[in-house]
Amino acid sequence: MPITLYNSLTRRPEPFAPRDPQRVTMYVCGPTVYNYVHIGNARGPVVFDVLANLLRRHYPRLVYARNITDVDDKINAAAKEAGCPIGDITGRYTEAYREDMAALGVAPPDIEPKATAHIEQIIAMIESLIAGGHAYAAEGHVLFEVGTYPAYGELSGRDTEELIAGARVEVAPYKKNPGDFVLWKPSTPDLPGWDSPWGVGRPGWHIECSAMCEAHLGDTIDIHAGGVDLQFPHHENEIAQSTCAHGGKVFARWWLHNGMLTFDGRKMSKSLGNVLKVHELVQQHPPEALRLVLLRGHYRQPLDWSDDAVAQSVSTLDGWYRVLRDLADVALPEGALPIPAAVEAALCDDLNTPQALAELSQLADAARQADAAGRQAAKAALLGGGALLGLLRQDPETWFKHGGSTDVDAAQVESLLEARRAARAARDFKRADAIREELTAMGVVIEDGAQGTRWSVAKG
RNA sequence: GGCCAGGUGGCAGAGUGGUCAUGCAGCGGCCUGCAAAGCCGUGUACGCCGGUUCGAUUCCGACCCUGGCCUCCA
Repeated sequence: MPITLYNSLTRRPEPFAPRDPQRVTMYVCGPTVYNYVHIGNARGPVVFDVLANLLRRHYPRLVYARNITDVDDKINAAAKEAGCPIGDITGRYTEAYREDMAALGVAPPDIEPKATAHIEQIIAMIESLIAGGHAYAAEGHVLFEVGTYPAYGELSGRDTEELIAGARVEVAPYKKNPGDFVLWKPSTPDLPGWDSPWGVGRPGWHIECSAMCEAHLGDTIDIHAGGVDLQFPHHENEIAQSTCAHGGKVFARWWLHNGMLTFDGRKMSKSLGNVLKVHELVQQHPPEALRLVLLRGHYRQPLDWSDDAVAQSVSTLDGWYRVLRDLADVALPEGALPIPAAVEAALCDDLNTPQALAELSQLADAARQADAAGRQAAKAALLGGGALLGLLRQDPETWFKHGGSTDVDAAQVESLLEARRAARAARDFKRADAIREELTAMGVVIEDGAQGTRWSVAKG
């Protein structure tokens, strides 16, 4: 089944075909590790995790890199404020990022390059840009000269002339043109710095991604992805740097941009202060439901975060896991799980996750209603479709009994249920209902069914 | 101001030139000791105004509104 992906570069969906069908390369812009990430920061990693799953199914090998930016002025500021070494900040938040992503069911990328481990490559790339006449040194800085790359502005649809002239921001005196951007900047002794031909300094933000793509994935990569807010200037600058450093070779063949997460009607961002940290959300809600919220909208559309959206996702997962719980005794077929064609088709259509989720609901219905002969296949299909989306990967009992914000004492619940069972057998419904109310107060929801009474923790 | 997205039923959110999205919630019924779950049934949805068409939510144009980028940002 062919994969179609909307390419920001051409502004249209295009059938995806890697340069080398044996080895697909993908790079996603990762976090700057100076604080915990918010749920908006997780949208890209989650949707591109689904894309990675899809690509791994279609091609023998995917090399997926997602970087860690561990040199940045915001990190310096955070360290200063906390009064601790920079390494403490970057170490702590790199680890927190990995934990947050894991909680959301995001598989680690194949490569997780750090900027500070690529200073040599960065310097080499800057030297090559200077040699090629695309960059110049001035007052300890090195700047990329935007005017030397005529296609500048192509990705973001901006007019080069305007960008070169655009005096919208205060222009540093050492810039030849206002649009020129920093590749290298000088460091004072209190800041992280590395020896370079231009003195002790540190890299600008944009060059690290170009250098790490080159180092790990080659001069031309198949897919470069990130948030739409990075389209300009970050991605535009990456294209200029890499293309100019590689003699005009195409840098990234597909550019994918995820839409912003909004909260209270505005883009969720640290500067607006309307952020919800993943670190905290996973304490309050089942992490899988958070992942589902992020997949409920198409990745290129804006998506509004709300408690209601989380609650709806919890209900949806309750329904799916209920089906799986009823099929707990059904053994899965040997080998890999099958991927239902409808789910795959939806994802192949520019990663239409809402459509894929609709298909998953159909599969859940089918599994619920399957007869004895069809139960195994139906269960496998539901799990297979879920796996592609990174959902339904836990034991239903875990979902029902540990998915809440507080754990309850299972033994106590069981003993209350036993008391209730006895009361019901004696047709003492008043007592039975009193016990049910007691359980409700504990945050336990019960269901009487053909297979006895089941319980689960209420989810918040 | 420039550039780019988008406005779908109570909410979320796909999609389509002419029979169904889907989920959550609601309502009625069945089932249940009662609930819950499940099952059955249930909604004059497509911003506004023109145009094209036998027919437009879907195509074209204008307008209104919302969001994003233009500065660090996923």
